[in-house]
Amino acid sequence: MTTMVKVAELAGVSISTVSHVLNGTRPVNEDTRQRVLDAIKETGYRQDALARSLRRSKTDSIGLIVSDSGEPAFAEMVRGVEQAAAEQGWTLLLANSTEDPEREARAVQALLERRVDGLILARVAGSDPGLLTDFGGKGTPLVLLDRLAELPFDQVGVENEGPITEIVHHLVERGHERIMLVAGDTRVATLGERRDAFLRTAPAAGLVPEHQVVVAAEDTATLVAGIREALDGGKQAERPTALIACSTVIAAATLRTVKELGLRIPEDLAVAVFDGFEHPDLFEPSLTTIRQPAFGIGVKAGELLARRIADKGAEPAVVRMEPSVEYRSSTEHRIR
Amino acid sequence: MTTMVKVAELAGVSISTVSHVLNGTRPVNEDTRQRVLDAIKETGYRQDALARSLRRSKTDSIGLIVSDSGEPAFAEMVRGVEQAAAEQGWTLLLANSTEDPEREARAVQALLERRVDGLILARVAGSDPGLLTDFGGKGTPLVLLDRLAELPFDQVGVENEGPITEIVHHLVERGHERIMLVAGDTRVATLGERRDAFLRTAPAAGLVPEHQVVVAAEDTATLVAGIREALDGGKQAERPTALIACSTVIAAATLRTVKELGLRIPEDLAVAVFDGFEHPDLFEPSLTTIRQPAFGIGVKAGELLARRIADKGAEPAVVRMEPSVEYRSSTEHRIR
DNA sequence: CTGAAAGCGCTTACAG
DNA sequence: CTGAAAGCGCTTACAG
Repeated sequence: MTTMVKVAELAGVSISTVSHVLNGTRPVNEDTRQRVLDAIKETGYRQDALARSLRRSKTDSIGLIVSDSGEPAFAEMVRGVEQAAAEQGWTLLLANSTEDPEREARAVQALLERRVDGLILARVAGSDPGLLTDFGGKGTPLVLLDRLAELPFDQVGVENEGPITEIVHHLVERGHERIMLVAGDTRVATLGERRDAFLRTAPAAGLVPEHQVVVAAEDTATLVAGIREALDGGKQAERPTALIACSTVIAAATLRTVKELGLRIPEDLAVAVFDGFEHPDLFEPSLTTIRQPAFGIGVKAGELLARRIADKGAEPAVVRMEPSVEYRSSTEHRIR
Repeated sequence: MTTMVKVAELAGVSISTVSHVLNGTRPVNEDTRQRVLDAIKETGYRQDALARSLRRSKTDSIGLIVSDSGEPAFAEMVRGVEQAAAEQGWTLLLANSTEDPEREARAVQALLERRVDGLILARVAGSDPGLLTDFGGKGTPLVLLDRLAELPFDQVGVENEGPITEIVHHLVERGHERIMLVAGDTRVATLGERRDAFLRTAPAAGLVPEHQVVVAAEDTATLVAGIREALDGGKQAERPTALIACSTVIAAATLRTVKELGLRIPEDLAVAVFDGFEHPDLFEPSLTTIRQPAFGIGVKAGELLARRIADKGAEPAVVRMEPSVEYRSSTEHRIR
């Protein structure tokens, strides 16, 4: 491998000068500079970021951990963070935790060992609380993404109360009196918040308590069993006529169950989903969707991290971004 | 930050011993070992991967560059590579090129500067050929992913000829005599191969040349215009009765156009797609899909890279994996 | 079983 | 405008 030493020899200068030419850190005689540049080209020299980072105690890289970068909402957040990173001149190290606390811990460890300048983290359900002790204060800058918590860190996520309230009213206006919320694993902060919002907003919208069904479970099998019981068991008149699925993954499991039960959307059951699927304009049923500004959330996370890196003492900021509700035919049917 | 020096002082040993305890690289007296371990715990010491890598000339990390990790097929390949990386003890540095040659070049540069032990690359259309000069031979190990080329590197991708032939015959059997291939940007190797396979296979299946329509374009607007012209212009009797979309992105643009033209699937138009959408069982139209074994392709790429890293002199391997064709209602209609 | 020391490839005060 | 040298935090022959 070519190092600065070889370049310096070829150009007949010291490695100091090569370094300063490379980084533009001090004026260099134009002739000398040109000789160095020529030597770099001739040797195909490439700076060693490891050595540079070691010396500078700064890697110009940040870590990003999400549960699954292939999921539409996270994919979009990743794109947002990428844009912010490009603006800051950071290399982005992206890791997937696959919703597994152990893999999350390993990813954090690996990124910290690589001395990232900061970390953006969407924590998994059941995330090890001890994981965050190395962050904040004079530790590595950290921004919590998507899944917020009562913790003294910068955070960006979506506002959940407003849209849940809006959807519930939308459904009530169309005559629905029995509404089911498929919440999923409510240890995930976003899902817990949506559940809480539902339980607060439903009575205010006029639903009686027995007609608010919340299905929560830590695993899909139990969740599906819960959905089945709510939709299939009991008398038809007692069955929910509308449901809200709290994430894309949950929506997929829910729709599959609804299909198996032979229920039609929206005639038998109105459906609204959080986050939702791609290309909602191309496929049926076309689903009413609460869409978060995922790209913007990613960008914001990057910006907060940049601010935190520049000023470790800044007051932690908690940013909630407003989703938009896209109404489609899955909730248009009036039952009364 | 805690370094080995502090740990060594606390344990009353040399940094050599700390290092050997950490890495298990030589026997250490059990008492001593325990003192070191205690000191590590007490100080919260964490190894510095930069310094370690610099010294060992080995980072235990690999780079992966795809055009968009949010696209279903790439998302699945990423998961496959992640699994292989976990098995090898590699940290994965993932970058998106967003189908842009410049961003691709910057990503390659950044990863090389970080001294990744190897790189897996799905090249963009119009990729700079000079980009690959630093690879192969005694350079950084490289595996080409998805988009293969006549180059002396390890490569893994999908077999295109077989499934295209199968789909064309499937359509011909159902009475289709005019078939359109929406190929997209044929500079992308996979798309070029699918186009070539179509042009070879269609005549053999009995299609006359004038009834084989290929729509290719480097940008979406031109592509859509081409689709429009083929489906909308001319007499109805001359319009294709079936189409094959060569990727998920192309399929989305195509379906949107088909919808705008008011054509029904499958009655007016049979549709088959390469790669396809998620949850094909949940939405209508349910599309006949050529599904590549994307996870397996990712795993294989990781394995080939591991082999290459272990033996730089090995003969380059080119692996083609077989996709499966999932038949659904979008091509079931018989027109004759 | 253990330690002193060289060296990985850089950056950056310090000195001239 | 330029160079000699220290030092970032490790690993690893070498020596005992």
